[in-house]
Amino acid sequence: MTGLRARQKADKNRRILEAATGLFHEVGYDAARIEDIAERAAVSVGTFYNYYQSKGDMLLATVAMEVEEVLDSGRSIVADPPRDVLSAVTLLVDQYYDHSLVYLSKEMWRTAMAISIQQPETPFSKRYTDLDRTLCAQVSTLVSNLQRKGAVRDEIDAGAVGAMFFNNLNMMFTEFVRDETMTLERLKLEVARQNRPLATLVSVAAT
Amino acid sequence: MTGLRARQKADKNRRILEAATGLFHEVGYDAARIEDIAERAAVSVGTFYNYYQSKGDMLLATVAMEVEEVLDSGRSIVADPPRDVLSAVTLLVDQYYDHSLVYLSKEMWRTAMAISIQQPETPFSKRYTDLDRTLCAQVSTLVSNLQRKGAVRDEIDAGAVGAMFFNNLNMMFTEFVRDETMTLERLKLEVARQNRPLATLVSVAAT
DNA sequence: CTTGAAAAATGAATTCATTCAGTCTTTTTG
DNA sequence: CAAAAAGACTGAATGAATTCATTTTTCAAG
Repeated sequence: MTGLRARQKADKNRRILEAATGLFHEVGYDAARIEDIAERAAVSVGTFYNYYQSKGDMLLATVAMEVEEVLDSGRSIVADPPRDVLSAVTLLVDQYYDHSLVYLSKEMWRTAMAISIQQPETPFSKRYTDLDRTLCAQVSTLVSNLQRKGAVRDEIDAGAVGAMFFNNLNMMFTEFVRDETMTLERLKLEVARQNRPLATLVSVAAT
Repeated sequence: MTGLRARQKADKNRRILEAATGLFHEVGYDAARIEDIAERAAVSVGTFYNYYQSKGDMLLATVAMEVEEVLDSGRSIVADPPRDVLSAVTLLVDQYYDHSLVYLSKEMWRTAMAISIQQPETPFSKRYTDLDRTLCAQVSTLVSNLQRKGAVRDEIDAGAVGAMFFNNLNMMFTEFVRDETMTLERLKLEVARQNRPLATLVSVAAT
């Protein structure tokens, strides 16, 4: 059977993760003190640091879970996209955006992004970067699939176009979480507008 | 004449700014302690906080100066760009990138970006965001100017295309500062590659 | 030239994330 | 099963940013 030690470790890890996500939701990232997280998880402060390198590391762990789901939710769209390029891209992008606020507040996103930029070498930061790359690849795959279906011109560099769509949606999402007054609706509209020229131009039907 | 108080204030502000930029360069952002900055500027710690809201605020002030220069250096290119769209965009983008590391290290950029995302409401953060917007507008103006010259198709939404180029270059710059091993050369090549499809497609000569 | 606001400056105290030297628990070995 | 080794846990101590109650300096009115 699994050793006692391993079981206890898994249990503690779960307790810490739950305590942290709970507190982050209840009081926000900044106001959640390590001491409080540790107390709620019934471990000492020191133990918290045995499981996570830092407070930021902890947050990125919860963000990573979120992004995994977003990736998942995009798969079916990529597998069978509408034939129109702008529709397909918009469908995928909106899917991403709609999912993004299910578990995380704008504040948490801001903090997570800030940490992943500032300390790019921590393990969870690397995981976050990887997830970003995977998301970017997913968009490129969408373009590539549309190309195979004959909806996107053959001579187009699907990787480059996918990266462009992705960088755009990512940058705009950053703007969105920075601005507490911006709504999801406005974000989607704006991004769709920005995507239109490229989407139209790479389409087979384009003039 | 200017009151004594106003003169002293300006002088102190200059001393603090110089002390901070100096220390940031010499030892990096993290290692520069407020106490040291204050000492070098010959003021107390408390006074430092009368002039800047936080250490991050201080950094963003130095970054803002840098971005102003970048903007400036772009103006002449926008005013009289090469007629080829990809060349024009690449020239401008490379100009931005080359200038970016003159005063600031990757570490400083990372920290500045992190702060501007995490605390978007502080005054310098807003200034930073404004500068970003101005940069974006400059790229759009370039596209618009190329359009007036007849190098870009008439029906194209210059604002949308400019935003796309800008978001792409900005996002890639973020990746660049995150990765200590990435060189300016590699960054430029990659961005040029990503820009090529859109640049080609909006060009008048495009197939 | 006084004097009493108003503005600035001060630095000791506070707050929190993070560390680390010592203690306790589990596992392994003989 | 006993002893030793390895692995976890602990919480008081550390260090740095930020705050704030006091003190000092400047300004302007009479």
